Amino acid sequence: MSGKITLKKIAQHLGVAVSTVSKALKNSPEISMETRQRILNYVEKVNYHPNALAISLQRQRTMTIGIIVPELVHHFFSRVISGAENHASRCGYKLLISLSNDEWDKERQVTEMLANGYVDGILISVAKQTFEKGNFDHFSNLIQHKFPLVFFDRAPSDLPVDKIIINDVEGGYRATKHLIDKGAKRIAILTTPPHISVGADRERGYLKALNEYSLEVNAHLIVHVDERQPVREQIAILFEQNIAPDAIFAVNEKYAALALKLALQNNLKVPDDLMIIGFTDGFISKSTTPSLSTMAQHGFEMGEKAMEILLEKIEDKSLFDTQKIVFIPTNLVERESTKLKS
Amino acid sequence: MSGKITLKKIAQHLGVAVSTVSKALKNSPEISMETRQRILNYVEKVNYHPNALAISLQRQRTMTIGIIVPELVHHFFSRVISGAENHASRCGYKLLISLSNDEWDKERQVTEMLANGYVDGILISVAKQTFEKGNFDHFSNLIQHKFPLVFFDRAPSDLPVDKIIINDVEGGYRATKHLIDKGAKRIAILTTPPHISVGADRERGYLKALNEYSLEVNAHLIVHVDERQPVREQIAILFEQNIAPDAIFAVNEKYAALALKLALQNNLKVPDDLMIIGFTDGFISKSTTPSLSTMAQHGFEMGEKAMEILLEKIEDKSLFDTQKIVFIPTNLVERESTKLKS
DNA sequence: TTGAAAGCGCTAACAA
DNA sequence: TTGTTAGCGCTTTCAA
Repeated sequence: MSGKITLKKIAQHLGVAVSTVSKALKNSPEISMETRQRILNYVEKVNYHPNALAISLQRQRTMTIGIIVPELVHHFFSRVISGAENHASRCGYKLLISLSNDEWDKERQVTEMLANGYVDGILISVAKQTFEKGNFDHFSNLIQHKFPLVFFDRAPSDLPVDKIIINDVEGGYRATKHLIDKGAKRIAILTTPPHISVGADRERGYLKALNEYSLEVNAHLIVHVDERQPVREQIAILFEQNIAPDAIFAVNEKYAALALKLALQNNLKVPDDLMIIGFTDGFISKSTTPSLSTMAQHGFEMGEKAMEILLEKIEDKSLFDTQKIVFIPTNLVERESTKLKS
Repeated sequence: MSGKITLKKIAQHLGVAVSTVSKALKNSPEISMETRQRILNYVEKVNYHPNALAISLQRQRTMTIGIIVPELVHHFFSRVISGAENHASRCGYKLLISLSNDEWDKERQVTEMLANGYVDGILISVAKQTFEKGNFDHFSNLIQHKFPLVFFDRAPSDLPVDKIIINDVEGGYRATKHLIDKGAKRIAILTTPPHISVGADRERGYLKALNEYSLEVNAHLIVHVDERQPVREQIAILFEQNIAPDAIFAVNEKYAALALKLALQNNLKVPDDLMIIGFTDGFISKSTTPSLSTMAQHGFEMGEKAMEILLEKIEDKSLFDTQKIVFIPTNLVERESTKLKS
């Protein structure tokens, strides 16, 4: 802002003190009706807006919250952000969104920048690379300095922190159980490498369900997709084996959609020859034919809840040494890709 | 940050002046090697990070850019953001993302907040409601104050501003021409209401192509989707008419996917009975079976270019009174939903 | 080589 | 009712 209007300039122009202008702008009764009007009129005319930076610096309070997500393209993260934004603005806070691109270094940088005055608190879902690297120093630092921090969805497991997470084990269990209930016997899982907690947990739920219903666990039916390699080929393996699955549980929407596409290309009928269930209820799951059954994650609620807990911490410092862990339940959305075997 | 470390505290602890610490941190040769080391050691130990707010206030420069998008779920916007972020960080700038939720008031608020000290410049794609309302005052204000502002994708047409836009007329023309080339005769269009410029422009391109190839324009084949009503029903009308289209051009991915789904439900063969082409090359277009042909928009490049122009403006104030309009070309991605009629 | 002081734009306690 | 002053955390000029 080059020709920026400041309190000082206004005061000079009007021949009053800076503090007089400041008070008049707050409609303080200290200032006479007359001067107040004069000031207000002028301020209106020149379209003055106070400098947020200066106010924040002075108040030691920015009334804004930072949210850091690994990436934006996920429908789920978009929903979390909307939920967080919704609760924040209801409480008079603004939201600043930043990206880590799933990279450790980027995450560290952004976290520090936001924490250094920009925001009053941070909501974060941890980058994949950070899990791989196992270095959570940028978080421990903040915690040590009592900076308000709340994790959602992807949280470090060893740190004493507040977190709002999906009950992924239960979600994986219920998705698998759904397939079993529909009559599936050879259920494959498309999951992430074990260091990604959400994938690992969903896989745990899958194993639990198989066990409970005494279905054999077959290593050939468990695919740990490595995103650094072509995903399509890794999924395709499922269709090239002797023992073909009669159902697939994919731990995200992308893998589910890709599995469906490959199944159709292999002339399999879905759900008759092969059932598929995904995770995350985004637009893709609704768009395919047949549409995909899935475990909905309620990202919006997660965002709202995470923000709620963060704001509580910010406004009540006594909460500092307590940590909350909140589980957001998943729920089954039954569509065309799963149905009872006849 | 409660137990926040400041230059002052460091200076007190070490028994030196604030300015000495400040200089030492910048490795200024003014300060003797010895004190410099002493300070650096201590600073390292207590993990000091300067307050970004204070620096920005002092420098009158934040080294951060704000980007305001109507919504996040769109693949296209996510790509633009990534592109912008990429160029920004290469130039030493940070990116702050904010949402307008396609609402006028929210957009106004966020724009003002960012402009009031938070960022050095703004990249924005205008909210739908702002076009409906026709009130662009929050932008004119900034322009009047010479605040660096660059529009992308959705820009006000009457203001003298910098903008990076898709050549939507050409994109609509080429999509339609592609259908014509493949032998389509009765081409329908799924578009937005006329006040959304991108939809209107793509429709213009559609009409131009029909005209050029002497195909009849049929009002029944032109659907202006109103998102405030159920979208599905509005698209379904196309399949209930006497005169059925043999091809559909949808101005976005969502409408294209929905049209495909409805077509398949109506037992139409795609592309044999009906061809479909969309706009935006996102994950959905690849996921459907058959996969969707589409006009790719190159959001990443758009974001990069927009950021480039904005940073130029920021760093060279003499550019202030020139406005650039940059067109980003679209390109045809041919997939399974269109093919030559036999 | 180090320190004092002014100032970025604002608020708020205190004085006049 | 209005003005003066100090201070938020930092940088930078000028003086010591």
